[in-house]
Amino acid sequence: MKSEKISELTTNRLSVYLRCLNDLVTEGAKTVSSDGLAKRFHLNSAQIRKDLAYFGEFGVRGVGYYIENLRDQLTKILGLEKEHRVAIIGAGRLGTALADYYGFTQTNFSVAGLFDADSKKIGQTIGGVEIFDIKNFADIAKRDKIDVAVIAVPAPFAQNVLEQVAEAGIKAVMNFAPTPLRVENDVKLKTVDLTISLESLSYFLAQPNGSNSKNLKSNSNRRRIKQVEKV
Amino acid sequence: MKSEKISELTTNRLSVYLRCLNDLVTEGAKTVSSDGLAKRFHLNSAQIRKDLAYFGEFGVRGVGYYIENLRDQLTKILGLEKEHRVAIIGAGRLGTALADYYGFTQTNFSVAGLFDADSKKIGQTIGGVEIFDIKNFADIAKRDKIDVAVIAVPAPFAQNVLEQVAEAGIKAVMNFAPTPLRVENDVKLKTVDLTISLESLSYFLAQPNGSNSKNLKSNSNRRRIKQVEKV
DNA sequence: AATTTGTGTTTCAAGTGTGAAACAATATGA
DNA sequence: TCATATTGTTTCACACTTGAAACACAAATT
Repeated sequence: MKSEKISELTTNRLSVYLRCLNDLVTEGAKTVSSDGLAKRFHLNSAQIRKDLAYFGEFGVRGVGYYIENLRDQLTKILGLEKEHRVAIIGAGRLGTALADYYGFTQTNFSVAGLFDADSKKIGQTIGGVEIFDIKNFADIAKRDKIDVAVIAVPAPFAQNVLEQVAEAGIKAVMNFAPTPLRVENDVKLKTVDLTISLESLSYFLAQPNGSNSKNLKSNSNRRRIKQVEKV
Repeated sequence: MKSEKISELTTNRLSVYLRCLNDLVTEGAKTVSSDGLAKRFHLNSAQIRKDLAYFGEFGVRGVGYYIENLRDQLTKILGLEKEHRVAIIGAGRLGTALADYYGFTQTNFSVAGLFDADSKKIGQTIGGVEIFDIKNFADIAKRDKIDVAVIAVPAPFAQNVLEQVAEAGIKAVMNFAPTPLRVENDVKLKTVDLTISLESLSYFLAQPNGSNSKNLKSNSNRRRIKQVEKV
């Protein structure tokens, strides 16, 4: 099955375009060219046209794109015309913070509930969001039409939680636990690893010349490292 | 200047290796082979050896890697042997959540302070972290040896904040504001866009067949889209 | 009707990352 | 001493993404 696959980089850009279009709508503009869009990012116009052309012909030759129309099209393509219900698993610091954060953004994502295994937490309400027992996840997910799960539990529990969530029929999962997870490929898993991001920054700070490390590999250095090993 | 550049993907993997090595140390193992490490992730062993070889010869032929030694080496390479002081700009929901979150992880990153422009917030303490006036950022950064900044302000203010932070000499910035930012290239900027991540999940849900979109581009469909445009 | 603008689309080159394979070098153990 | 294990390193092919260029085509303007 040789299907034209849309890369994630492309859909990420669509997301950026959409955000920009929303700004343009509030600015009151009517049309925008691929070149006009390109200048807002650091992309070239051909890239933008290519991205959009994957999904249809939205532009008008000689004119550009009708902003509101393109916005609506992208909204549909990204599946943002209907509301998504999000479950956050793990009512610890990160989980509750995310519940608080997502709950108040003016997006199409609304937090349906927090889930935890700790009986002390179950039944509490944090920022208007109730904490449920993870054991009841499947039922509540069905009842509340939850379609997105966010994993915010400690790393050792993440795989188990992911399996429970997948078992309940959730097809889109965002993982904040700092550990690689495995999942059937009909489930989309997106891991955001804040630790890796921070450590990557740390690496940059540790390499003042901007990640030139050839010197570390020089012979003298290698030998020195070698000797240390022998100790 | 043709310096051997280490890709960010490589340093990200180093971060993952390090995490794994820490686990192995607590498990009490002494050595591990590249093959043994590879099985823990979904990588092949050559990749791991290649990644490590950028920085020196850490392994022992016929034996593998001495776990504690490799852990120490990676810790140094990633610059994690010394503590990093983090400033979080924006004492809103996300900022305070991150302060709370980072403050309690057992990493080498500690939160030095929150910064905001809202005079009502300044002087308050949240989870043991004081909120300072962003105007005093440069002084406090110097005093407290802050070397990492986290931007958690609304998108329209992010660029301005970034410039202030860079002006104060900060070389590593993590941005949570959903907007692209520009910065001198002696500053390392890492943007984590949770909105894009969520919308990318939404796209997946909207394309049930797993991102096969060739049908969207079929002629009949194109014509239909075209007609809608004409309305 | 001619010109201009800007999309839709194709093509090619370049850069990057991955995977697999191969092999010399070296440490361990029998 | 010899066999075995495993690293360090190179090489090649493959896939993916981007960038740039080119051009037909359609719409708007004059």
